[in-house]
Amino acid sequence: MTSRVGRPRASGAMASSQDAKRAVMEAAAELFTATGYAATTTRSIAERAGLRQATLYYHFPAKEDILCALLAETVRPSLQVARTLPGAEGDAATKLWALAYSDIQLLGAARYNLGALYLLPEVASPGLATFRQERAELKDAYRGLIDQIPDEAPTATRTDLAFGLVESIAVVRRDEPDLDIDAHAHHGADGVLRLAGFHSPNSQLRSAAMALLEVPL
Amino acid sequence: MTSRVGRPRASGAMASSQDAKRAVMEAAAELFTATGYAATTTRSIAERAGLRQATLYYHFPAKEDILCALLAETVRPSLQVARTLPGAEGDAATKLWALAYSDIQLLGAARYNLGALYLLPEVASPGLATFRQERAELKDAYRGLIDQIPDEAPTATRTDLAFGLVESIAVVRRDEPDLDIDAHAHHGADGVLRLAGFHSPNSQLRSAAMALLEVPL
DNA sequence: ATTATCTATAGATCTATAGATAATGC
DNA sequence: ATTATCTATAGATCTATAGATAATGC
Repeated sequence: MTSRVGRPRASGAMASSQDAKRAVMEAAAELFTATGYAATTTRSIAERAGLRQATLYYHFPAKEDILCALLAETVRPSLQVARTLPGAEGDAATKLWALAYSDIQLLGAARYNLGALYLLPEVASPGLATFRQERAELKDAYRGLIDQIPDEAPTATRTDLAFGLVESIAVVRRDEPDLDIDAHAHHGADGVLRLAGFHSPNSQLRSAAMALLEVPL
Repeated sequence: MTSRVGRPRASGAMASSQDAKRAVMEAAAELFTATGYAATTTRSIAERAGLRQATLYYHFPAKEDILCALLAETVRPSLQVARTLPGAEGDAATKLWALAYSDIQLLGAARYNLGALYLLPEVASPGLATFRQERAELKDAYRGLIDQIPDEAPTATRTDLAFGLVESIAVVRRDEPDLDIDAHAHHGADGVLRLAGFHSPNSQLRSAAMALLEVPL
């Protein structure tokens, strides 16, 4: 009963329209993260997705909209976590650990190195303002938590450093593809607390943070 | 007495061959850092440098060699500092602070955001192996120092985090072009020590680190 | 003769649109 | 009639090379 409306593909592959859109995004994710946006041709995306170049434009109005969709899909789960934290039980340090751990896990464990998309120069494009806005909101969540931890260094600076550390997972993953992500996420979240000014997070804090993350799931 | 061999430029501008090469690199630095490698055309580089597109190829064999030259010029000063440290006086924490401070300063204060070049997907290109090698050597210098500071977390992980923090200056600078670089470099170097496992660097350590940096200059 | 530039262009793309086509749905 | 694809291509590039040209150097 798989309704297969529309002309069959030249490649013979069979898929619903939703599947096609998904296949295009998967192909683009692999190519954009590996070789960048400008260097990836619509033809190469289509080839990998199993359809013709022009057919991309039935699913996306333009090449940039594929990148836009990928960026949205990548930042939103992190933002989701960030939005649940203010109302949750626990102190700022625990929430900060949870947020950092969750973000590094999400970026590190995704099928492709989607965090590398954040580093593309094309994110400055006017058409990607929505993504930049959502990423800024995520950074604000870090700022709000870090501001509750006292330290000599200004909140703004500690936020830049902590957020930079979290996003650096994309570069680390590029350099070392076989990295143990869970270990890196643990130590990375510990590092974010250290940067914030909260020394030596203990295992109680980590357990409490993990518990925070399990609620919304 | 400015010897001006060669056909005059169509633009009328006058410059020696060395000046031309420099002008091309400056133009490319601005364009590559702002819009990326693949999205920057040889024509736009030439235009900004004040000569014709084809003339680029008198100075560089191919477009990629311009990027190669820029990457080399950016990583080498950092590597220079890293190479002098092992033989210098002082403990590992002081040297680590000095190295991190120096790197963040160099990347943060350069006329263009050259650290952003490290994030381009094109650095994976076979032609840029020399750069990757030199960057790896720089990272090794961090590793060697971090390994001398005891901590629960493995040296490799602390190195990834510390190096990521240093290089994140490129993303921070992209987000906040008016950032106070010197303040960020100070707090960034403090942060690297915190990540390494050395808590609360004091002003004595910072002074000693600064002194280390002044010797080779 | 050498140097540094220019003009012109080959050859290879690349994105996006126009319009046809081959399915299913009604 | 609607949907999802196809083929074909317009129009606009883009990199790199070939070969000419206008200076200075000897």
